[in-house]
Amino acid sequence: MTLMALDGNSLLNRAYYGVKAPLSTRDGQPTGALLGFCHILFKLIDDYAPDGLCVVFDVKAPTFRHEMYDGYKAGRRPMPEDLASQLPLCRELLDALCIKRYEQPGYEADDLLGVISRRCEGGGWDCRLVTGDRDAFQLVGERTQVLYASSRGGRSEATLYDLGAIQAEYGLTPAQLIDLKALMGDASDNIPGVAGVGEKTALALMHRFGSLDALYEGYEAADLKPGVKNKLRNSRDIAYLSQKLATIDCDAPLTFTPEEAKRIPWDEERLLSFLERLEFRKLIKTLHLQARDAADASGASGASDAADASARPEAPAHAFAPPPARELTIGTPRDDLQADLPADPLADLLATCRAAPRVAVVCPEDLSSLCVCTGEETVSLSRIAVGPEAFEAFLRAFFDAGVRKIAHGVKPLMRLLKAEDLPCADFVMDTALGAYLLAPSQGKYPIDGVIGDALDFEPESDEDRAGALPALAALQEGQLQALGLDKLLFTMELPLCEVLADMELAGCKVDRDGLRAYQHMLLDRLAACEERIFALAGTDFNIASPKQLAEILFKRLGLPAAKKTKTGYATDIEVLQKLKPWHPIAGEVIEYRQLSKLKSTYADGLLKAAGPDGRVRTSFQMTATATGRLSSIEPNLQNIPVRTDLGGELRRLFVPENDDFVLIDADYSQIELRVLAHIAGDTAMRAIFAAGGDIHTATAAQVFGVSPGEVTPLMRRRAKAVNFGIVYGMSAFSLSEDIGVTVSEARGYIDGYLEHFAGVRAYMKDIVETARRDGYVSTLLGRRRWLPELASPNRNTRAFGERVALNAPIQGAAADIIKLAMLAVWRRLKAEGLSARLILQVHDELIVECPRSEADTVRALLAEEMERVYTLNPPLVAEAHVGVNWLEAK
DNA sequence: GCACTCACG
DNA sequence: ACGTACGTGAGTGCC
Repeated sequence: MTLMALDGNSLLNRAYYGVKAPLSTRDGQPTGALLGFCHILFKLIDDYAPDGLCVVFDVKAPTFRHEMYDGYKAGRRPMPEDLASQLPLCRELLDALCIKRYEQPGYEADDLLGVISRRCEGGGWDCRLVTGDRDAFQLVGERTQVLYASSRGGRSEATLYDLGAIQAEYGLTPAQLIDLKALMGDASDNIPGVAGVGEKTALALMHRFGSLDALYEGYEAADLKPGVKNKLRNSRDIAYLSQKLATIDCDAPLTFTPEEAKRIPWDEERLLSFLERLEFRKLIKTLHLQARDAADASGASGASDAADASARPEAPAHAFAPPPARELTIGTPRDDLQADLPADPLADLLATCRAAPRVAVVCPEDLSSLCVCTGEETVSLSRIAVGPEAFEAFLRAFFDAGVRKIAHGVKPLMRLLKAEDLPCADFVMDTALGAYLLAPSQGKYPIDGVIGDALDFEPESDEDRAGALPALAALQEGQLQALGLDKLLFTMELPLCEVLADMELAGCKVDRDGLRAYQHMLLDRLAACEERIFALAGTDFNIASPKQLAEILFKRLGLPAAKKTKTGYATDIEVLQKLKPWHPIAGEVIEYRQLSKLKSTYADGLLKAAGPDGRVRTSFQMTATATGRLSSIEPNLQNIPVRTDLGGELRRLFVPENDDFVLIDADYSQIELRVLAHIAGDTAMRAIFAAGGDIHTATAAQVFGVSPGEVTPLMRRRAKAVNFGIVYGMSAFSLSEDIGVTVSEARGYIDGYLEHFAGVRAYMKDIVETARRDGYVSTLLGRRRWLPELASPNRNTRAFGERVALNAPIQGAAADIIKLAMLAVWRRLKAEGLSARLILQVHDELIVECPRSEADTVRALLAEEMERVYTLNPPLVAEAHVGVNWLEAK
């Protein structure tokens, strides 16, 4: 017989931090952790089919460990409120499942697991402990194993630890793990351990001496580093205290026998009503709770329950079912309602749509048909079935004001409509944008996936999709409102759809003859470069293949390999730069790479992308980035070269429509650093911006303690790197790599920087703490990014989460601000009847195409609107320049 | 389809 | 003791 005992607190915790976006019921009760717990629980039952099952919990009360040591678990932050509120629900769930649960004041969940495992062993049972806490490993024995739950990137995994696995991982027995922890301590429980001894040293000592006692008997005489001996000598008492704290107490006075925890059937009725209350529709379905009559339930529920159950009103109150669908045709009206049919079914449908509070719409990319759902029913109609004129007329009326439309992906739909000269008014909800704001790190929001996740309904047709959108929209709106994201959606993202659709449709003119000339120039230079490389290598090979290049550089030419990639030797720019003094081939390869990038990605790419009118039309994606930025694809016009002269020449080839027009490029000056100074409230940084002048020079003057006039180009370059690095949450190591100084010099720069900018230092500390507490960070305008990484057991993942916590509010706020600016500029140009139009956005930069006659007006308008859309301290500053091409307008 | 490299803010 | 800056998209090679 096997008993499975779960650590409820630990698993709920894992589930809580594992969810990417929060889940809650309509009335706001958070449920994400509980659903995660359910998934774990049912998977365990499925996978292991244990004979007995129980769950243990911590109770909020001091334990014997607190009496022993004041500092025990000190400094641990309290459980977040939205997790705490799920604990009672978890107890309720277990009761409905008829699964035993245990808690005992004065004892921790680990101790209860200890008692349970020992009693099982005594009673001839095998025992599996399920927890996300490695402390339980000390309980492993012949009959006891630990299923260790870890979460990697949102997916939960479980690893089974038996005696062999513990030996393999630590080279120690379970009992020895206690002494190991006594030596190395445990930061999360605030167990001190021996000061200065970490995991490596502690493991080495345990392997050598076998136990804490043996260590303290023999260490003075042993051949150990004097420093280690000293540390052991000074911390003897603390080590033994730590040993006591780390030992799980297997003698808690708990009434428990494995027999009483034997599995019995769950209480179906109670379970169903509980899961319905929590709106766990998918789970209800998976467990076959709604379909199965309670009479089928074995044992626990008797005949009278069955009678009650059959008297219940229809079971699945929440399960989504699409409304009825019909196809609208002119030739074959519905015969069942023939008598009631109005003369024109299209006019009838239009009237229904206008009368409905909202109408969902789904259509293919060629606008050949349309599915609309009024909530009551779904109607599909196609150009073929109703005839082209009638269809066109319907589209014109339907997409105009008066029909309040819901769509999944409003911007691409608007682009389609505008391309056909159709109206595109009154879009009141976009469920793709809704899904994005609720979970911006997901990256993809396919309509079927979003519907499936939210409504537990798998659409198979456009009718199904349109039918599900009203319910999806309502669900999202509740969630958005609860998180304060509704304003962002309705006043920023949704209105931005039309701005972007206009920009995409306008496109940007490129000089195709110029591009072809540029292409040929590159081709000639590539051929020459290639010839030199083959000569230097002494053989022909494919320079574009990193594998072949590595073979030539590091084998044939015997150059020193600096770093490796997953699959072989790296040959990136950094490696090639280091090889430059060793061999002339390095410089040639660098040039080859630059030329071939410019040719294939930009010269060839842009020529391919340009339309017959010589204009290139990108798509701006609104839901691609986790921070709130836009992205640009097919082609990407947000990464056109500018940093090198040859690359910059490309921008000369981005031109206005003809000589009567100009381009205006307006960009924010240092928007991210200004946002940082604002949210950090850093006086020193604000003062620098207030004084005007160059931020990097001023920073250098402050950090190096010289007057701005004395700042050398080198000092400025380093200050600039620090300014950038701060925004990214850099380490001293990365800064040193970046600017080519030693790590300790780099550390000196960072320390000096944070001394001067104390507000920034405080912000960095604060934002990470806030993120850990809340599980998310937000921008000034309330955009959120969830950070499950911060709860990862992997330190690198956690460190990544911390850098993101630092950066996302800054990058995200800048993204919010320029979106506001785009709306303001677009509206103002329209209101003033100007024919200038926005054509591109590059994160902190807007590009407008404009008749020469409007140039001065529009240049001033752009800078003015960009600066005034949001009040920062220090204020926003934008500059706009006019030119005959993109390079000149910079 | 992934890995590598490199273009941008 | 260990890995090392945030956010993107595209072209090419190679399995």
